[in-house]
Amino acid sequence: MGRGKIEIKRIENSSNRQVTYSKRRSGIMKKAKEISVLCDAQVSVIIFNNSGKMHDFCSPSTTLIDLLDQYHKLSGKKLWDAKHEHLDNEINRIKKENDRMQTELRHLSGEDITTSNYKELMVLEEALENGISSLKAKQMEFVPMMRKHNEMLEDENQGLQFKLRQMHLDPMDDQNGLENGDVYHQQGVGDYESQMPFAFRVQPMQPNLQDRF
Amino acid sequence: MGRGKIEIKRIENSSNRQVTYSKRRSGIMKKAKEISVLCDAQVSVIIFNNSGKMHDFCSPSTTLIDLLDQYHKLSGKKLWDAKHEHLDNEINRIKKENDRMQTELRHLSGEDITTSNYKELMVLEEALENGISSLKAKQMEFVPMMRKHNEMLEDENQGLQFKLRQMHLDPMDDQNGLENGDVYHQQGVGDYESQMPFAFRVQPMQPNLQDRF
DNA sequence: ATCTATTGATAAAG
DNA sequence: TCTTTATCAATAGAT
Repeated sequence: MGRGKIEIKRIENSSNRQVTYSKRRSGIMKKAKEISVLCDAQVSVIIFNNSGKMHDFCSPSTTLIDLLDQYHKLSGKKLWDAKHEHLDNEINRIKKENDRMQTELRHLSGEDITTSNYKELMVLEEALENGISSLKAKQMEFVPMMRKHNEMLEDENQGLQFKLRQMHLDPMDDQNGLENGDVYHQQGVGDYESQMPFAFRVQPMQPNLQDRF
Repeated sequence: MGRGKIEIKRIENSSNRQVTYSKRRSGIMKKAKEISVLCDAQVSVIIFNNSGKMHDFCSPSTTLIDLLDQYHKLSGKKLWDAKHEHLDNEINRIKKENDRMQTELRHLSGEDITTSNYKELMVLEEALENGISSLKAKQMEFVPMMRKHNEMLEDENQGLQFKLRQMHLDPMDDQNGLENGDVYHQQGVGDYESQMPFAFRVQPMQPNLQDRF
């Protein structure tokens, strides 16, 4: 590809060699860029000319370190010292453990169960049932606390209803701890239970109470 | 340089991409070889395709490690230290994920639940219940298979009992498909169900049935 | 994988 | 080094 074909052997003329080096180097870098874009490939090119000057390319989606890391794994050639190898082993170990747990978690949530072994399913089921019963036991610890809470709420309720009734008897008194008396007046007083504004203060303290018991 | 000019952007057709990848990869490798010979250059090329397969070239006069050492010196970029740091971060990241999952697993088995938040317990319970129901659904897939199995066994049983009764009525006839009549005669005929020798021929047809159901 | 029309790369010259 | 240009090489698309 040029005015004449050349043999592939060292170019002895140093000036020609330098020129050819520049041209071909940029050619290779261009090709590297192109293949990385066209084919979604990760590429690293490092070139030193005979006078030690360096040029390099690395596909933008990655880093030389990552590439070397992969090289390390896929080629089996050791590029690092013992310390790095140790870290690598550590990572592999933890990743395996990680995968194992991920699988276990998925199985416990009923996903990705591909086994056709009924006994394995039974083991899973037992684990889940045990979990449930431990959990229920734990939940039971909350019962006394909740009862106490309920009692407090009932007391508070009574107090508030009492105050509401007082207000009803004496509508001009808006100062009895009420910040939202207007609503009260707008909605009327027909139904204390469902319309009293205090409900909005009580609810957030016991979210979804009905869902729990 | 082909039948038509192409834009330098990711080739969406996966088959075309793969073909182009192969052609251009070998092109680059050839160019790398050529420049290393023509210009006395040291070259390293490492390419991964999108499915993770690796190809590499390194000029014969050197090694990747030497090249990386030079890269290390000339670029000023610390590949080694950076690599070390990179691995450390990776380990920390994975370890955190690991701890998270371990905790989740323990919680799902009802252990180490220290939260005093009832709502969190509810979330756990829901996860377990979902797991159970997914699992039960999975287990249901076995029901038809089991029923079929049972029917087969019942049919076979009937046939065997019939033959046994025939033998009982005509004990001299050892030819009714029996290869093991001796055993029959040794053990007597008191209990068809548990002692009939045919059981040993039936079992291998239903290996480990007891393990599955 | 093989073929080939075309585009792309580049050797040599300016 | 850049540009030009003739020539060879790489390769896109088809088979």
